[in-house]
Amino acid sequence: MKKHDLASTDAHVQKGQLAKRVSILEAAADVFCREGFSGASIDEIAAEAGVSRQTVYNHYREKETLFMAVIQDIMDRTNGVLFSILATFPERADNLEEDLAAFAVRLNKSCICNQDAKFIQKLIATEGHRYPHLFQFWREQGPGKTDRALAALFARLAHLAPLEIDDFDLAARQFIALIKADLQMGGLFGEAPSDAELEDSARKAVRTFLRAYGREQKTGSLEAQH
Amino acid sequence: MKKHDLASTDAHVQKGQLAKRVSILEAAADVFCREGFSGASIDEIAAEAGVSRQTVYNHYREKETLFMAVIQDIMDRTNGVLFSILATFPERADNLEEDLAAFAVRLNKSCICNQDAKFIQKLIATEGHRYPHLFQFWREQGPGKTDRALAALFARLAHLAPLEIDDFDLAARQFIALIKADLQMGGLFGEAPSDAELEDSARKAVRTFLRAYGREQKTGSLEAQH
DNA sequence: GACGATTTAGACAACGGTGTCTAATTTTAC
DNA sequence: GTAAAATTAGACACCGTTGTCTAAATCGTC
Repeated sequence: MKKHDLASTDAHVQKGQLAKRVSILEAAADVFCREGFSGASIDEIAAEAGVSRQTVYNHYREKETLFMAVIQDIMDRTNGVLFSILATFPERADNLEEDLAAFAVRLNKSCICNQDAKFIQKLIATEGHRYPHLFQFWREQGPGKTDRALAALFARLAHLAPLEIDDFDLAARQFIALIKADLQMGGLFGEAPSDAELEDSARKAVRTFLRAYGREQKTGSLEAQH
Repeated sequence: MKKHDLASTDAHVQKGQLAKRVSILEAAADVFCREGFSGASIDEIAAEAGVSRQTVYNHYREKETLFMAVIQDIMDRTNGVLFSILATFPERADNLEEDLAAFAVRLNKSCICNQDAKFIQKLIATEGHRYPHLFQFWREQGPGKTDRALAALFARLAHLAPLEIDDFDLAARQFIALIKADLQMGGLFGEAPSDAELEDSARKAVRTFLRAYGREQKTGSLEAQH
């Protein structure tokens, strides 16, 4: 009955309260991802969050509510990160291979290596059929938007660099596919590639991409007849 | 009630013992994949198999035994299919784009659209950490072997066709990545692409691949100076 | 038709998880 | 300091699942 007053709901809600909310959310993400929805127990989540079970029920009415909140939270975060990385897409044509490779490394680090992103992928695989609307939303707001944004970036780049792209959406999808080629499998097993591997893999992917879509020299070198 | 294919199930259900084994195995695959290990109940599996619960326990001592048997069975089947498709890799250089695209369609149909393959992928994501040895085995015998075999096939092809490949393993991985570029996402949601989409997607992937690795004409067209 | 093996339905105990409740304790706000 | 709010531990009823057991029904084969 005390929670009225101006600005009641936001900023100065007890920080203890908010800290616990976050703690629960993080622990729940961990456990849901590790055990799946049915495999995860509230007790386990509460323990990992350093909180009593009742507090969990206090913040989130039931297991499913908590699960939804976890998904929503992770989706927001990963989407934000993703678009901040898209903003670093190269804007000049000099050193294109170098710049694209560096961009690819950044993208891979946040899509393949990042815990949150892996959570989402796993949860989609396991619980997608149970909450189709939630994941449809993710698909449209996440990869859907990302692909289109990346396509636009390639379109702009094609003006500045010797690139011959007729279908920008296709090029964007293929770019993403190529830079993930070496890492997907390891990702399934939770293995984290080293920085050197990331670098190397991105470089090779970009080289192939530029060979396919570059307008001029192949491999940047001379060329012997066959 | 069973919408499954495979000659084994329908018609004469004599062979009671073996038929029931198969029936249980198929139902278990269905349910485990749909619900995950902890979400799947023996009762549900028994019902879907048209069998009493006790019969399930009779054939497979406990839930985990049944789970292992399912994995093993699916792994064997998918591996067999995969290698039979690898055997259809093009062996001539005339009509290369056409032949490679057709090969890609076959590969996609059995890797992305095929139920069994999706089961494995999903189960690896969900239960991989619980049975690492099992999935390590799959990784080595499945994708590991496939990639190497495909690399060898490309190596042979490079002798016959105007291809300039210096790293055959890389080329194989990139080929696979490209042909899956358009289908992965839909696959996560259980959507099945039409034959036309499969064709189109494969064609575009192969075109990019050949532009990157082909020795001569780019798109077979003219060329402007940059 | 008869016999042995298989399958079946149902009951059963043990277990673990969910979600509720209460009473005591701590934290936060004023 | 005090009062309100949040947190805690614990007990609780309820439900679903696992795996076992038994007695009846069915199947396969001779």
